[in-house]
Amino acid sequence: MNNKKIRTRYAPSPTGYFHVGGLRTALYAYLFAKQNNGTFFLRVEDTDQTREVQGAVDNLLKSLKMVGLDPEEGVLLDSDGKASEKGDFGPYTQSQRLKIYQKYAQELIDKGLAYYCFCTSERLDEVRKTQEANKQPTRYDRHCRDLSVDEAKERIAKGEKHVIRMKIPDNEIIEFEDLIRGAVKFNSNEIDDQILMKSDGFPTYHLAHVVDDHLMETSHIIRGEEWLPSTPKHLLLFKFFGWEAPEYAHLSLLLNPDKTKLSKRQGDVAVEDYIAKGYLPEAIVNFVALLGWNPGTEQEIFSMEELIKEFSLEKVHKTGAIFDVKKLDWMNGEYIKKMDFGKFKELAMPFFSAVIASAAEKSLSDEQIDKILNLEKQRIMKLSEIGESIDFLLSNDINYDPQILVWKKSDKEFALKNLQLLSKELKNIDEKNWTAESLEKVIIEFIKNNNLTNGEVLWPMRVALTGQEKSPTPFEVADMLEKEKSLERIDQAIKSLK
RNA sequence: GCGGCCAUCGUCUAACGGUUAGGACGCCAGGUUUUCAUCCUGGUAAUCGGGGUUCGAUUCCCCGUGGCCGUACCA
Repeated sequence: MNNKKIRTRYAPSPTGYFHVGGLRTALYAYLFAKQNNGTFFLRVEDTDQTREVQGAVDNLLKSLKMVGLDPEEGVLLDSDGKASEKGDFGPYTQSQRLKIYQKYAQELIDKGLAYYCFCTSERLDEVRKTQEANKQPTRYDRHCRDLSVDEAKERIAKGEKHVIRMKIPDNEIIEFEDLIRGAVKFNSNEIDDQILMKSDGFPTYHLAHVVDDHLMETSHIIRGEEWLPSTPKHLLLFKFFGWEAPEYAHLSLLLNPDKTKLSKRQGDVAVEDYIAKGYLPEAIVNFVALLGWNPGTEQEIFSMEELIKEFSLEKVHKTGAIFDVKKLDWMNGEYIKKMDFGKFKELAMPFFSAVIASAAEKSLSDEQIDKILNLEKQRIMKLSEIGESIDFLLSNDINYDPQILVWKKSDKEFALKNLQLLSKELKNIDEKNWTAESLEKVIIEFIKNNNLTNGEVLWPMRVALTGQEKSPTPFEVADMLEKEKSLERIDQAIKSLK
């Protein structure tokens, strides 16, 4: 270990949305930097022009901010919410660093550690097919490796398309200590003469990673496991340049329920999708943090501060973890229950308003909204569930099978009779006293006086008011519906039973 | 095919080589509740297989099996 300042980075390609796997990678890199008083920065890896997606960077930055993982350096959101760059190691966008990569590629050519290659993709395809047919490892056959530099220069001058490849040494053991996996060993014979510079003048990931992370003084590379097999190439490059290599930590992948790499086909993978569904950023972060890591205690709920304090790379799992939405649901519900009402209301209103707007009903009073939200807060697991269960409050026509008005331990006539009695009783209640609390008092009293049981009265009442088998208590519902509408619905129910 | 990584309940995971293999989610049952949810109580369920090493392996080693990743002018 050395005493260099800790610097970690998240280095996404702007190819679309912010993947939850990316979130975990970014989170671990962030936590590691923060707990070591280090710097977490963001670099945009846009070296594949064919895959670029408009607006992807902005989108990513916004999502990152939403989950509380703002980079402090590199590409970030400025005070106007626009993407900009900050820091002493810029530019932090790879497409703006082309000259730098070209210079270093040239250095490798000059040192005889890289070479120009003029092979067409057609030839490459053929070579690969032959190798496959012969059940041989598929690798570049080094056709251009021994071309003289002069000859190569000549062909380039003539305008021939070319790439620059790395000269991988023969039979060299490349061993390194991964922070998560321990010792990992490769033989250079297994490694391809990797392309470093593409024919369009852009670098491949491999060159860009080594050059940038050296120049940007990254101390720890925290990245996905899919990079593990390329790490020897990167180590070789550091050696070629005479640079000290950073520490590596390769994270296992997040998996679909069928254990394949987490993908769009089997559910949501974008952080923004989860937010849109009403998962709280804190819960998402908490949940993802625990996928493949835990401090060894039985604590499940962690704030960002606690994560920063407790996190350790050494305790990160080597095994891929399945992204199980059921547990996320539970965790999200925990966060919702614990949240203070004001904040909950603020977050819930967009979901709530959507429902209200779609109902052809007068808007609810502030007081009514608070009542509803307060009730829902204890019941839902994600914000999008708000409204799903309150249609009956907003709509005038509630359609349901009159059969369900009858409690399981009762019969139709009895339900009818009790509703009629109840209706009469409720009509006498003053509107001033039409609150959940006093309704409960009056109705329980009424039940006792008539020698009835709770179920015999309250079940039909609740169903009459909601049309549903599952709902909050009839007192709360009546309170929210107010007197006139409540009585209307009860009378409607009575008619339907006749 | 070749290379690498990995392997504890269905899922996320805990266990200096010595535990009745623990917790959480889910599920099931019971209690509370007019119902659902909440809440409380209890239950279900795991060390991939085979060899070693050891007085003793979930733990260390080897082999096998399985899964995953890589094998692109994608990252």
